[in-house]
Amino acid sequence: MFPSSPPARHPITQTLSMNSQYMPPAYDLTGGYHHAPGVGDPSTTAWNSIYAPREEYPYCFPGSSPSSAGQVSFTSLDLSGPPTAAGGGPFTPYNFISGQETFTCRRRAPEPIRPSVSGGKTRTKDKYRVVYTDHQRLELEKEFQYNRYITMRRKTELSMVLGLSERQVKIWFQNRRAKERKINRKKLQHSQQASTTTPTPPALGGPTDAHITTSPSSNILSDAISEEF
DNA sequence: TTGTGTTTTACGACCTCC
DNA sequence: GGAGGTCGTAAAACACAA
Repeated sequence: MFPSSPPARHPITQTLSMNSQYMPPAYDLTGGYHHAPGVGDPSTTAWNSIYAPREEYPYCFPGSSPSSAGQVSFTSLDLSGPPTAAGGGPFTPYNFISGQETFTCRRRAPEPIRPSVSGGKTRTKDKYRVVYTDHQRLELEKEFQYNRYITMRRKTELSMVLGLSERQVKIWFQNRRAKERKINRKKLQHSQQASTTTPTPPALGGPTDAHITTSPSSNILSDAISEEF
């Protein structure tokens, strides 16, 4: 089922040891709407201190622009670290302590409505789709950086923590992998174009799709997004 | 404003694996 | 057969230039 064995990770009980002093990661939000992922280090204390009750996550963070509420964006700058090894390898950790000033919000405050996915219809007239909160996306993104393929247990845990259905979590991961593949394809195209226009092939990188489908531990995402943006 | 392009949710079709 | 994978796509949400 999974391209590789998912790594052991901290139980949710540990990651949920809430810290009301949560400081958002040092995302560079200059990238506009783009939602490139940040990278968390599950092995650090920061990783264990970032979870907080949802009520404690403001939708505008320090540095917010008052004219643009809610939307959080991430850029490749956060992904330029060493290979993530998706399962415990070195990450470029969030700078939860000092990076808060760069964290802005650009999306409006989320609506309290949740799709009744379990009830069947999600594409209703009233609510074709919902926009996940920054907190939800952040947590999903962190999990994705930890492992490209979520385990059933983690899916259940995340769904409870984030107030999403398991189906929503599953589909988010599917969409997120699709996004990553799309980015990798773009990167591959760029590298191929570069190789045809220049006599020497690029020293770094290389075919990426094969990696991403066989090894979630690669750092392709970082490379791809770094190039993408 | 508005038009346009991009990103984000959500789904269906189809496939593989157990 | 069910669960979950990819792939393609619809439509909302959003950014941004004109």
